[in-house]
Amino acid sequence: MGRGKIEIKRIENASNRQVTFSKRKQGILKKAREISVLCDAQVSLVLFSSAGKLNEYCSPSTNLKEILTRYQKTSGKKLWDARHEYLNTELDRIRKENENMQIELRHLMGEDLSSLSVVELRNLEDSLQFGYDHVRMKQTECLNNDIEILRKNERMLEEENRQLKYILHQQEQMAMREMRDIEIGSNKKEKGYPSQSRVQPFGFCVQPIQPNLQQNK
Amino acid sequence: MGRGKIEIKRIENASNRQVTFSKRKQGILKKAREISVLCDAQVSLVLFSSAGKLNEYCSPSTNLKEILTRYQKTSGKKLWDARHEYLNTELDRIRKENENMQIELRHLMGEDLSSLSVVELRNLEDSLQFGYDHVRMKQTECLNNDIEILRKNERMLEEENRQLKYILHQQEQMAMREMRDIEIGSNKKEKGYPSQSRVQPFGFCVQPIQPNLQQNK
DNA sequence: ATCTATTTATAAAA
DNA sequence: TTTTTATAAATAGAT
Repeated sequence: MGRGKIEIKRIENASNRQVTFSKRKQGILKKAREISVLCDAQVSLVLFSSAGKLNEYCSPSTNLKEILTRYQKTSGKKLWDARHEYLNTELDRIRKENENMQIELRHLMGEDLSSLSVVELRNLEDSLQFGYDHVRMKQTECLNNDIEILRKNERMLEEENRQLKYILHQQEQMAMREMRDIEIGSNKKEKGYPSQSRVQPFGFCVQPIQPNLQQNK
Repeated sequence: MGRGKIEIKRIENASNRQVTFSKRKQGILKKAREISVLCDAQVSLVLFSSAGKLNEYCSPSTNLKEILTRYQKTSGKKLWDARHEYLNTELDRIRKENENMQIELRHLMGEDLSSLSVVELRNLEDSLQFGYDHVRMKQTECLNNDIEILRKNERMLEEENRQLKYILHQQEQMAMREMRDIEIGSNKKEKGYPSQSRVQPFGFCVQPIQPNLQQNK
């Protein structure tokens, strides 16, 4: 149906192939629409061109999903159920694992012990004893660590204290010297300088907090 | 393309509709095959006749599942992923739950304690203490139960013992009486009866085990 | 199913 | 791409 008859085999010329695809795509989509309407058929047509472009047709009053569900039922072939099965199986497995852990946890919390045998109780006791000992050990470790930090901080604070005292001492000396200078010198300058600008024992800023202080957790 | 032009609307005559479906089905399947081969396209065509009969075409070197996977990727429309998503979400949720329990279990077993704060360690200690106490309580309960069973068994055995002693005593009495009878009576009969058939102190079977003895678990 | 007049699709060219 | 047009292909209605 064209100027010449063609053989049904891949069109090697990419441009011709694209043109033919475009024309035949239109044709087949029309055919799909027609058979669907004329014959009251459910039709799904999905086309990917060699360039990867997607075209589709689906009968009105339905959708691809529905058609595929029907397809699975009618043909017995599985499209997505296989994956579902895997996920369901995995879910079941993990749920069971979960349940077992739940039970184990309860036992360790001292609940639901009635189902246990003497031997199991004995093992549980050992396990709890073991866990408890470890936790106590860890706590002791933490406390020791805390104490060490506190001691370190204490030493730092003492050092800071010493420095502050020294600075204070120096300030006092300076102030006293200035007082002496004022008493000895002329009284003219006294009006020009208000008293606070003359004596500033804490006028410079001492770093307020020792930055190396460690916080215990 | 026929003896007359037709309008594209549902063919009311069922028989004509069926014939037309059959003819056009052939046509569209051929078209699908041709575009697939000529244009190197991926094609999927699914047809359900109004009678519910399934026909399909799928490009060679692929399959419906693959085409539909590509369809989902390309179009962004979801066919089965919606259900998958639920399952995947659920799986993730339970996996996370699992992991948390795993960690909790480890903590209770005294492992991986380094990540815990002092407060958490303190709570863990309490929990272990609590669990331990419960397990000990349960054990004590079991032991008490065992002791009770043992005592009951002891009482039963004592009773059995008493009965056996009584029976034994009776047997001895009987034996002695018979001995006396033999000494007093004639000696003819002595040859006819071998000694063991005469005196059978334990000839009847005492129930060997007290059937009401309870087994402690 | 098969036939065939006619419509429709489309290959090649523009 | 789209349009044109000669021709192949599809098919409606009859058998």
